[in-house]
Amino acid sequence: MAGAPNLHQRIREEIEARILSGEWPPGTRIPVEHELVAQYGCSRMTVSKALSALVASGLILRRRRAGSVVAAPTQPRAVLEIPDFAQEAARAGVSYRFEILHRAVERLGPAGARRIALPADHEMLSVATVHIYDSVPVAHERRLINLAAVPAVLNEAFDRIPPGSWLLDRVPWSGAEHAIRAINADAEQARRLAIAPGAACLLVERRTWQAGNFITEARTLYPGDRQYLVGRFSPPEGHHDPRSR
Amino acid sequence: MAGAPNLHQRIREEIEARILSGEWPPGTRIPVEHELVAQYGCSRMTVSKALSALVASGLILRRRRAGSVVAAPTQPRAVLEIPDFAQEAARAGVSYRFEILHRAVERLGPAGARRIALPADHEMLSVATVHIYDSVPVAHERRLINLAAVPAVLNEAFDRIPPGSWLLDRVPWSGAEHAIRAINADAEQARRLAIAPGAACLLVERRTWQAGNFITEARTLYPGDRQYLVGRFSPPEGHHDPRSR
DNA sequence: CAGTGGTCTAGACCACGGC
DNA sequence: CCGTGGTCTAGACCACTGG
Repeated sequence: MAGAPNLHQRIREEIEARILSGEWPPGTRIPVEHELVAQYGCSRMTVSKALSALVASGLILRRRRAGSVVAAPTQPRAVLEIPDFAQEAARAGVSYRFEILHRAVERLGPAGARRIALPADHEMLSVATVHIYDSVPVAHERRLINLAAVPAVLNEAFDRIPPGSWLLDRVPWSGAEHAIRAINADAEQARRLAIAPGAACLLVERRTWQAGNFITEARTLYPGDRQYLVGRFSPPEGHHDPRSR
Repeated sequence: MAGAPNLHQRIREEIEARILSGEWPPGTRIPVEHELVAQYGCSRMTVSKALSALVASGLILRRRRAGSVVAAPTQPRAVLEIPDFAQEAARAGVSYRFEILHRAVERLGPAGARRIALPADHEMLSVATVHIYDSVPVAHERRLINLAAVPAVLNEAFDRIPPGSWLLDRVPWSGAEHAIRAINADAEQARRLAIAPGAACLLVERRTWQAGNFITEARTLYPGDRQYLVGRFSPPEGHHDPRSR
């Protein structure tokens, strides 16, 4: 990978690359400190610094005696909480179901190529979903999934798990971008969401990457009167114990 | 100050407290490593670990020879970029001005007390602003500022700098919360923003705290067709807080 | 109990950059 | 130049916890 001037950064980058590439999936045991010390011919302190940085970024978990393991991919980290619909419904105590309105392998096309840095003839799986709480539609989602990056998605029927949750569970991401707009619902959107035509809706476009490779784009439409987004940040806050989570 | 079990965390917390309390404002020189070594009776490595964590969380800057200084309060850290209107206009090459529509000291009231953890009779400075690019209104902002936390705001006329930029420049924040909604503009909002009644708008509510004390709430209304919000994240890289979480 | 990480020490050499 | 931070070493003791 990138040649880092510092040894601890180099160690960190090499482990990070193995995790992000999928070579070391979640749960994989990472070499213990003394093995890395031997491998890099450095002191334990240097290895410790590299591993501590990986802990801070949430990529690995460390426990005494048990060693270090690759962490499961996390939710977008308290940054802009795009709800996992099933989880959110469970917390709110309402029923959740979803419907797949459309599913097809499509080429990206010129408009998509403008939004995403990929050629217009690149093949994507396109899925349209409606998310429903207690018989009320709460969101409509049009999603593109990069078949080159996630070929396994072709074997998934999405009969139990919606595409968003399926991807979150399986594919770690290293970069994400949101665009949030307000639009008036057109006739078709209003029909799908059971709202009045012209009602204000939130349109959230979210694109995620893994190590520079485009993974997926979701364009989610929320009725303005039923949903809103919340983000919380605390840069240097919290007198809290160091290792929680 | 919380008694931390580790020395490097205790050092970090004590410096952090001085910065967040305002005792060490931005630009203040921090004791050099060997001074902290003497003060805490520890090795240089331990001091270095504490200061590195403060660098990672963006609270201080370190330069060789020049020493370490308290960093200026940063923009919301590439998390959800709420534009600074003047900066954004300058980048886009359009003219910027703003108008103060209303300014008064008011009590919070019951509705405000529900949103903010303060008593209903707490005194706030209330300011309403319209932001204008090239004669086109792009946002309407209603802001409450906690007079107990920022008494100096009473002496500011906001004739050159709008309230949001003024606060960003002066008051560091340690916590923030956003709520983002889509609403249809009512008649008065439409008039202020020169849009059609019923047009979809983004309503962004943003509340910020400093060390547990409420600072300000801004409720900003953007015409949906003129503005949108962008957020970018990269979990394993970038600014991270190695301690909490 | 023994292996693992968490913390810390008392040095060292080097790179940068203000004076 | 020389004070500063950046990195690294080769140890040490301790705390936790799985087998």
